[in-house]
Amino acid sequence: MPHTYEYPRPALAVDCAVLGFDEGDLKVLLIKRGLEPFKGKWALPGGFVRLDESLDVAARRELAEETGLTHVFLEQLYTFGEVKRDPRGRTVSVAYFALVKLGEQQVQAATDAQAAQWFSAEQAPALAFDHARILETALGRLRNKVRYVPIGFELLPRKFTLTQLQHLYEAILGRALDKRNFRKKALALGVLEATKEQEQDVAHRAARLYRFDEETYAKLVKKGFNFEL
Amino acid sequence: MPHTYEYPRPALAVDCAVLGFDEGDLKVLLIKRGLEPFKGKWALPGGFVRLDESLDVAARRELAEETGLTHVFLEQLYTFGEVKRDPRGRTVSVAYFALVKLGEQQVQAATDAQAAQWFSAEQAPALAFDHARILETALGRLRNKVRYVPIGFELLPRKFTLTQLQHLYEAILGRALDKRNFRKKALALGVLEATKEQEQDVAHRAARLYRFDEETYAKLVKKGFNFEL
DNA sequence: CCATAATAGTGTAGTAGAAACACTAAGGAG
DNA sequence: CTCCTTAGTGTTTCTACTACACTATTATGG
Repeated sequence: MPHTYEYPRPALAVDCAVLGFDEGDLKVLLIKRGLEPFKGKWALPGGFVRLDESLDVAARRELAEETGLTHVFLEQLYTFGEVKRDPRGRTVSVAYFALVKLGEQQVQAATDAQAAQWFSAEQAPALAFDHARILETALGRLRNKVRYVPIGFELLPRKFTLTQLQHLYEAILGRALDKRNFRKKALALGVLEATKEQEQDVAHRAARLYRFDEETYAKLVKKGFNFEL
Repeated sequence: MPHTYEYPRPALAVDCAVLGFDEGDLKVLLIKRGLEPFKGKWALPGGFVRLDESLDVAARRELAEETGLTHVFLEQLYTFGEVKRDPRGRTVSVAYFALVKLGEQQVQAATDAQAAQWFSAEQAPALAFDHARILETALGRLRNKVRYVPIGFELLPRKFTLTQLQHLYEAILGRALDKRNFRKKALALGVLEATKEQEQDVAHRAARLYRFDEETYAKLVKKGFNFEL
């Protein structure tokens, strides 16, 4: 069946706000644009959607092409469709929100990106298009979501200490948390499994390493638990 | 500056999941399609985005054109972009979520809709395209959102009784609530203003009418209050 | 090897909010 | 004036959140 609708169409892009956590604060992954417009400026990785791929697939493809990242946590964020947001002409962008375990994969620029680099998310450089707004939206989503869903584990290595987890939450929420209360609550969720291992190469008492137990988590979700932390 | 990207583009549509509340349960506004594909089937109101209008504007325009509704609460919901979701060819749809105060406006079908009609949201008829999934997503958003934001007032007349409010929350959350606790909590929010009026034409003790005080609400939001109910 | 520095790890008491629960008040209908 | 229907109201119990300070362990450096 042919399309009966024959008006001109906006271009359709995907852009990814990729967040990581390191050295006590949130990072965002930016690429340096190799093409006009905004050539030489920092931007979120992204590109145009092809006819034969879904939006999710397009987002993963662009992310892999421009930064080398694969197998990251990815979900749709918001669709930005102001008329003048792209100087080339009408372009609608479906923004995605990605979380990566920093240190497990190296990023490498490719295709039309000159460079890919992590920046502090709170003080990123000026961005191309309306990407600053997309980034703001992503940080807001993270702040909200982390209160109800144990999503923070997507930002930590597979094994982590409770102090690392606490620092992550403090960075996301922007305020200090009480150590004893935090540990009590975190363990009470029932999705942290203590390993027999400890932190290595530290100049003080070594902390126990925990891992996030996805199986237990999945079971609890089915029972309707919610996971405020 | 010309577009450098010249691949074929998906068509871009908006669709609105319009929810209302009446007779103790949630309703959704559907239109009967006047054109192929799915001619004669029920669907969410929606249509294609024009080059000179933002997504929000497109959603309001289509809603007004097909159902006559204006000045409704409207926010973006999710963007649906599976490859095969439209038999005419690749079409991406930005879905919107609308809440209307039922009884304040009459709906009337127009343009390419043969009819516009309210249905029970939980047991709507079979829908065109992937609109059933969009409706599910909208109901989920409502259920979630209503727990943190006093959004329910968008679904009630300007003046309402506490019992009406409670029934609304019960319909959204799908469970019974305790009357005394509910009233205590609702009033404790500080955004309900008692009017001097009462319910009319009821065959029993008349209930006091309240109204939602948007000004107080705006002030409290600024102070960072949250509004679980 | 002893002292120091750094972070890990732990419990309790007080307070505030959530949940459970049943009767009296008011008004219209017959 | 009786009955039916819904409005409106407090208290107690239990649970969850908050505030708060010391001991334990390990590496380092004198």
